[in-house]
Amino acid sequence: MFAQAATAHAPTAPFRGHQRLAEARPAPASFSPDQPHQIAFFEANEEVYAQGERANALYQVEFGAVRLYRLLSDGRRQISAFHVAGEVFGFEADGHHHFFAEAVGPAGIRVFRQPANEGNWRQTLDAALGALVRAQEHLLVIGRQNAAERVAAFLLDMMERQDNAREVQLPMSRTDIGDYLGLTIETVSRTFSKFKSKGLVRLANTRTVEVVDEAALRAMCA
Amino acid sequence: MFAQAATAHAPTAPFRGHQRLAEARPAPASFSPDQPHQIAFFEANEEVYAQGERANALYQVEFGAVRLYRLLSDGRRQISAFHVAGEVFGFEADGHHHFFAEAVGPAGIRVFRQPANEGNWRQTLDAALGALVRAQEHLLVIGRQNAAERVAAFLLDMMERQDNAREVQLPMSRTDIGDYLGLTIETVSRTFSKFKSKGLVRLANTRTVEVVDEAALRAMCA
DNA sequence: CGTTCAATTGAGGAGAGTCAATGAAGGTGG
DNA sequence: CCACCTTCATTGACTCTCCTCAATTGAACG
Repeated sequence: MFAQAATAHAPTAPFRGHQRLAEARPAPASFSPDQPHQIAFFEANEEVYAQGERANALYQVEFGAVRLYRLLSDGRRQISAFHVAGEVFGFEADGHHHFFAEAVGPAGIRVFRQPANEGNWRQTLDAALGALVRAQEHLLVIGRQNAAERVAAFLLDMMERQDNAREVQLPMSRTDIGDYLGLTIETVSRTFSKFKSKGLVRLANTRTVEVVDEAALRAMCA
Repeated sequence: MFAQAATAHAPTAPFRGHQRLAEARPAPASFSPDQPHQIAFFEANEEVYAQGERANALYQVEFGAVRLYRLLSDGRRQISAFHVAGEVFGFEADGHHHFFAEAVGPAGIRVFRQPANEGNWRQTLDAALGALVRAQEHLLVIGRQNAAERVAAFLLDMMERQDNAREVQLPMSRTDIGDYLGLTIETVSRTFSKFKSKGLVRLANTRTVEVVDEAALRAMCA
């Protein structure tokens, strides 16, 4: 059918119950509502929550990464966001989750079982607005940029989230990147190769990208 | 350059000051913070606010429609959302607008100059979360659906916002639709024509679509 | 009735997708 | 420790959708 491809995905078999819960440490400064909470450990590809599930908590990544995604009935998948350490996700509207959330690799996630209230609404709102801006900016990338521009934007975004280190770690697979950028795994791979041959990046290994010519990458996504 | 096309756009010349302000009527139930506010009238393509501007208000569409968009340096445009009567927009993060907002046609917009506070945070948060879900769902459409599926999804969305009337009014141009769906104006037009020849819709005029076979349209976007 | 701008339609090409084969990496068990 | 297997990534050949360029039609307005 052509139709923007995307690897077919069945939602991962539920692992719920496998996760071990740990006693809570003090929450990081970025998000610390006044409530009891705990850290859950997830293994790679384990589901955090499913689309349609009742939503009754917010989540903050402690370590590792999480992908939020949605599926079409034929298995096409769109990852709407990755979340890394410190970031908050799990917002819902009308009391239900509209997306799936899975750990990309092994991950620790702090769970806040208490919804937005008088005491924490400002933090919740700020986090939600940040997510909104990110989603809308991603729309521009997916809707109007070509493959090279998308990959460049992705690399720069990942770099920024890792304190602008030249060595960028990619916690996710090529398939994940493709499903995030609205491309196929092959196109992502070819684009990486082209960047490499142009001397824009070096690939230490599949999951490690050294950004050689940051300026050139920035110029690409205008 | 190919690159997902999109008609080149310069932000419309600022019309600020042209708008006439009217005394406020009671706000509709959907959003009514306890504060003084007023209704501003905008003519077609008039700017409501610009990217980068300091944000100090929320807006609710009274009549007409508004487009939110972002530009690439070469003029490619991505409309991230349309807003019609009753809907709230103008959220910001870090105190600045990250998008342009323009009236699609003549529009009336209620302006709430007071930011989120203890009294209205719930409404603000709900509106923001609704926008977030919409944006993320739109990512799936743009990232993973083909032209026909995108247009079908768009028509159904517009229909739903107009109380599911079979006669759907499109306040925006083909160019706007293209820039919203990540397509060119030609592809949008061709897709409409194909729908028409298949008997899925009838086009009373350019801006009026009669949905004949809703089921078929729904089946398209799975 | 001419002007103007938006929308439609056509012809052709380019970018990304599909299908398929090869290569590299990691885990398991003999 | 190595052979085997599985999974992921890369690369190539070919196809197809949608974009580009261009001409035509249609609608609105003075």
